[in-house]
Amino acid sequence: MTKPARRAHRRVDAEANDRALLRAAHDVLAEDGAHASVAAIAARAGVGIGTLYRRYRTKSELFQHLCAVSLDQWLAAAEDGLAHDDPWEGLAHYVTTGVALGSGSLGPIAGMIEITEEMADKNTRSDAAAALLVERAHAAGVLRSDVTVIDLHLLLEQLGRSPLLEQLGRQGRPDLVEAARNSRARITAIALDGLRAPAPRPLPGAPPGYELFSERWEPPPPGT
Amino acid sequence: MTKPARRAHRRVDAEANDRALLRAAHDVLAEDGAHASVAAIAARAGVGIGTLYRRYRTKSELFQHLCAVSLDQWLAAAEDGLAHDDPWEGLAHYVTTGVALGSGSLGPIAGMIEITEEMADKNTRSDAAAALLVERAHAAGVLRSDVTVIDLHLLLEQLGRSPLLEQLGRQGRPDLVEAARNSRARITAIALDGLRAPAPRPLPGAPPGYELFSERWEPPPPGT
DNA sequence: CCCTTGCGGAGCGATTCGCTCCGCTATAGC
DNA sequence: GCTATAGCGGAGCGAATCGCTCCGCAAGGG
Repeated sequence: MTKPARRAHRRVDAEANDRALLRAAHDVLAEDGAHASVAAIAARAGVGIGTLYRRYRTKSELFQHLCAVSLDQWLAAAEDGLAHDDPWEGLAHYVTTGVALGSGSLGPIAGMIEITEEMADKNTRSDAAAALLVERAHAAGVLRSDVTVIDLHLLLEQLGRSPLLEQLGRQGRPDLVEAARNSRARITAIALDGLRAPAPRPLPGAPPGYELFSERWEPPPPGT
Repeated sequence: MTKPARRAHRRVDAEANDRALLRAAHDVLAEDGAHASVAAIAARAGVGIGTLYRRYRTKSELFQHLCAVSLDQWLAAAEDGLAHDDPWEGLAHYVTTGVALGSGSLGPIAGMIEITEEMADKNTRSDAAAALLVERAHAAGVLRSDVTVIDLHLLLEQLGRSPLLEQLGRQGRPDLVEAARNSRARITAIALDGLRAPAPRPLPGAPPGYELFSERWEPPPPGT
């Protein structure tokens, strides 16, 4: 295209609308789970259904984009953590930032969208950065020795969704959201203290295997 | 009725069927959230829809019974914890047992069922027992001093639902369930170590208020 | 042997879904 | 101020799914 710019009528609003749509999709997904409907997402974003469908050709495409953005945020959180000089501070930044992302809400769309090569690549790089963070912390002796990077992943997945926040949203109580966020920050701090070396007693059972991660994003078998 | 007992044709199966129904309701609720359908529950329990509807007059009634059973289990867990002589062991028992109950899956039915007086009473007694557990642990100096009973409640709510287990169930991978349970036990152990006194650093923000608990089980406002 | 009793699941009306399509509003160029 | 038009909102479509009813059938008791 040689045309430098095709002026839109409301170019200023468009970008804000897009962010609102993604945020709305995330929130509705958290509150309604797999039951989330496009109508609810559009309403939450304050736009019409038509506006949503001009931006994304299908519901899956919206969710796919949402996933891609989330992967970007995770990668950034891990790289920011590595940028810290102190190994523990870097790990703590990764944990607190990742929890605050709240991407556990994206769980219900596993198997509903196609994973592009670009997304898989971002995921790989993100995992590698997280592994580096854990290795560095282990080497510095600040992370309890019996915790693996997979333990950390599953911990983040566990803390990445907030039943309290989801229910408050479902009941329309934005006045309590701030208190709920603070509560989750306290819980995250408790978990971080539990991760700190030295460990008072060893973790139970065997370290979790990698098989808990592979095949996690493939569609479920037809018989359901 | 003066008749002492009306013999059923399959009285032995009936009790097993009832347990299977409750377990199935719990599992399907965990996997499908509010979207859970009676057909899916009956299929999971291995019974017909008619069988389910002869036992419970409506879907809400089934969920209500499920909640009542869960409340019983929580109360038992708290009282078992108090039965321990060691304050820390008692608290740890309460936490690990409560997490394993997995009652976080019941979240989606908040506001869908009527809370009977009996259920409210059980809830009150359960809360009182949990408060006693926390007080005792504080008095013994084994629980970090800046954590409140509400922190503990919210922590249990956070750990009481397992995204990993839910997704595995959705994908029909029972072979990985044991590993997933073990992983959650490890995460619970990490959290317990984070709860142990002395605390390496104080928890962020103000202690959560009781308002995060009141009104939590009332139906959402009509405008949604 | 028949009769009672609990069981499974097809099917009902109602609801909700993803998505299309069209009338309307708000702006750009003149 | 006027017209042309790009972007917007939401009514409404067919399809799918929901909670629930009801009836034909299998499984023991007398």
